[in-house]
Amino acid sequence: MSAAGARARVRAELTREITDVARRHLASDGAAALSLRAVARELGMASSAVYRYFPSRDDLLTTLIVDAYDAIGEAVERAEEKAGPGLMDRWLAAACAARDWARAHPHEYALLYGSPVPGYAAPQTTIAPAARVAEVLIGIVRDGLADGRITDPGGDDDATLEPGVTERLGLPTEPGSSLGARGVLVWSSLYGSITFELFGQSVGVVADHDAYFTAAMRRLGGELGFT
Amino acid sequence: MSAAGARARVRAELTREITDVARRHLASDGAAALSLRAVARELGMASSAVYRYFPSRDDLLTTLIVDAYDAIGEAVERAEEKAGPGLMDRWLAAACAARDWARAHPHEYALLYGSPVPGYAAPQTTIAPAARVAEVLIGIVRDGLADGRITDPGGDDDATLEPGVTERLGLPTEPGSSLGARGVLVWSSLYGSITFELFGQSVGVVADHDAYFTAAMRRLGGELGFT
DNA sequence: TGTACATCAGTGAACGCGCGTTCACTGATGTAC
DNA sequence: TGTACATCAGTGAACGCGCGTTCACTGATGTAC
Repeated sequence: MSAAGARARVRAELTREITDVARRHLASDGAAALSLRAVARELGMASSAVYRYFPSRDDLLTTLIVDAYDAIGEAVERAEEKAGPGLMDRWLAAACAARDWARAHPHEYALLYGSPVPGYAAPQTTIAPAARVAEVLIGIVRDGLADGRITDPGGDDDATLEPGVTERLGLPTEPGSSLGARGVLVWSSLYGSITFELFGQSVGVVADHDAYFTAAMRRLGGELGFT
Repeated sequence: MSAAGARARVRAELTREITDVARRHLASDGAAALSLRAVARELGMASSAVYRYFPSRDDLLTTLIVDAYDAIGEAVERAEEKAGPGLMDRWLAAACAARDWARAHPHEYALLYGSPVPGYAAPQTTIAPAARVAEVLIGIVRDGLADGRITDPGGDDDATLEPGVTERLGLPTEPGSSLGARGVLVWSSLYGSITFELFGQSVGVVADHDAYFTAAMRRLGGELGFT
């Protein structure tokens, strides 16, 4: 028992070492350059040994993706928890945390929100962690609705969403609502802003990225009735 | 003269053939999979022969990027020209044309607006064509300002932009203006929406992508005062 | 506590693949007198 | 118009590289009696 436990512990440790090295390679060279052989080389083991821990390169990549979604999700959740009670404060804290994480981990951000990795199909495992950031935004909206700080502005845009989504998220379900669709727009626009800054599309246009981003997010929050 | 002209014509033609094949490979397999050898193979020539036309793979990639920027730029310009006279009509036509082009050319879109290609640094040549889509949006704003259909909403957000940008674009330059910054937000949000749809982030959330997108763009146009 | 067996981690060689780029070369096409 | 030379396109072999994955194998570690 304790012997088997020791073996399992060693195994878990080496698994973690492999993902750590892989994550560092991903962070410095990008997903396309991530190679099992290079990871094995750095750990001083034969490249074939890695296959005792991950059945293929894609599985290693999946682990990194899940970890990255969890990392940005946790960063955003923590920032939002620490923020003041105002809806706008909470939203700005969450949005800025997402941007900060992205700037600190550009290649991991690119892996999550940039071009799909060629030949890689994301398995089901990545869906739940991918939703964490969006969950934070929805939570703010839900709280605002609960105590009347925001009201459904109407407009029926939610009819364009998948049936049942608003109910699942705890948003108004009656026809004529638009909060769900507004949330999707705010959510995707957050990533549009981060992506433009990170991938260099706003070079020569935006000077003070911090101030610009905050002002932009404030405007987006206004779309949801945050004050 | 006519002999030299003939040689030049043949040369231009083969150059075009190479870029055409390369573009097709890019469109079907993505930028990472684009290989000089594969292009040469398809054209039935030695891989070394391609070097008579492009000094390196990166140069071929640059040509494809410039062409792609021009293609989406032209698509957006044409759609906007054909649209009705209303500012919102023109904006919606432009935004939908961008989305249509992106959906028809996902890998080329990813090359322009997705993760940067590892090891590739975009040269100056790509800057001007990259601005064409944004120019269309700015043109609509400018026209609205000229005849008073929209007015500067104030807010001083333009202070976050590079000095001289608003003047260069023909937007209000007095301190306290926010139209430039609003334009950047709308612009990046347009790409955020397209990217989310194209890269699968909105799977399971948005059902009717056409209707959702139009409604979202209408809301963004409202940020600039379009009606 | 000791022994026979099963499990597991790790090795090193190999397979088969494709890539970008260089280089010395052969012919064909164009140019200058 | 004809000839000597220069330019250019294209070839094919080679260099050097790295990759993911498989496979038969050696020892060490754990397990059951």
